[in-house]
Amino acid sequence: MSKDKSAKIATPQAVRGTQDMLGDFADRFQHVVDRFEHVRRLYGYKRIEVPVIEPTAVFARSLGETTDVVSKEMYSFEDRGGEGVTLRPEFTAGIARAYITNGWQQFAPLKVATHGPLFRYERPQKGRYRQFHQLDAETIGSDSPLADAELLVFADQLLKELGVGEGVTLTLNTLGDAESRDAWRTALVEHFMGHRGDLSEDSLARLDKNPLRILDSKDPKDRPIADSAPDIDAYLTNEAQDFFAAVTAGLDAAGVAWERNARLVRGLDYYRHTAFEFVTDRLGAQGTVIGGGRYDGLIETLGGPATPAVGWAAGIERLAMLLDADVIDNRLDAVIAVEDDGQLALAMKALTALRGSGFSTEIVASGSPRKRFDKAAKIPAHALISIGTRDGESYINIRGDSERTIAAKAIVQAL
RNA sequence: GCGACCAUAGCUCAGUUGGUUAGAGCGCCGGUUUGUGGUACCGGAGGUCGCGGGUUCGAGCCCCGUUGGUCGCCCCA
Repeated sequence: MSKDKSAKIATPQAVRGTQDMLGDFADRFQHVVDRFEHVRRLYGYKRIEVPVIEPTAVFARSLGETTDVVSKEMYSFEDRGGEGVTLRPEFTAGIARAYITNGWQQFAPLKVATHGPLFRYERPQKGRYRQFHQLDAETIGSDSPLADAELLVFADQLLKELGVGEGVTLTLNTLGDAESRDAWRTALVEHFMGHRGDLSEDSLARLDKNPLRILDSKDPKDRPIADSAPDIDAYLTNEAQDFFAAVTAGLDAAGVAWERNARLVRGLDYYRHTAFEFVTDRLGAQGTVIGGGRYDGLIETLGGPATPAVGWAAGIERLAMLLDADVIDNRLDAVIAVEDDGQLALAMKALTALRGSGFSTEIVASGSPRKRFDKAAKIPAHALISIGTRDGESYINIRGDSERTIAAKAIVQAL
């Protein structure tokens, strides 16, 4: 820190909506990723890595030109070669692109999982950031409802392993196949046009852009109109009905609790058939923890072969916020207090021996020697080792109760 | 893009109707006490009160602007 105030340098600030994580939250974040990696292996999902940056067309074409994500939330720019590129706002489109350009059709049906940062130019608020992070799982090349069900069971198990299953419910809907969805959409537009004078301003805009979204409007003005709108059920083809029945049967067989939400629609244009969200009321305005669905038309939209696919994404920060306070135990195995600098060499020897044997260990050897014990005692650890001099002799005292403490004790005493 | 609220020490905050050198707790540094001990006490470092204007004899406090943060709308994980 400079004492010369006239020479004070202005510190650049973090970019809005990005976050720096230290300690507890960083641990929780990593815990979510660790459990995800564990569960995705149990379900046979292959690990993949895809670029954070893609040609803008990858997202613009697949998400729908009129969606908010494409029209106003993408971090897009020209690179030095004049290429239009975008920081990925979601995983699915990039994975679909990779599937096509790498010829992964040969592995279909392909089950893949990944996680990492995404970017959306939005106003930050609780549970929402400009750089945020998701877990992602996709099954590409399967038109079986069992694929949908497997993905949902996977998500359910992940939530249970994280200990957040209780406060989160799976809400499920079907948007039908293309035929069903178009018929329903036409009926909805007709219904809403009949009430256009009573709709909120936002919903009038939605009527042009994405009439389905009026269904889950939060505006009380819209509720009676949305609630009286026709359900998709009447417009579902037999195939679409059978498909949805097979998905829910799969969930029931696996013992996964779910709720039908006939009002659930999802923002991106590519969804077909199954649409779902795992929601909670514990995150303020951002209730969705995991969201996804089937996107049978997407890969074709990107110039690939007609390929059915289904997947979901989960917000890592949102899951991390839901974790109980006690799930993270980052206590060290031991902490050493050096109460006499004359014993520093002995303390360093003990420190090295413990760390070398796989015991996480920290040392307190600075500041007033008589305060080091207290300082060390405040560091969360299973064992507290004090090293000093008493009656002209060096001494080592170890306090702690766990089995690892006893093992650590043996190592130190062998010195 | 729109709205509400907030901004004082490294952190969490107090600061009366506008009134002298702006405080506390925690943390950090030093000392005393205790001497197998997570205690208590004393002292120290650290702030142009986010920034810029204005009102006033006088502004941390009132007004305007600006930047940043938080929460909500929109949208989404």
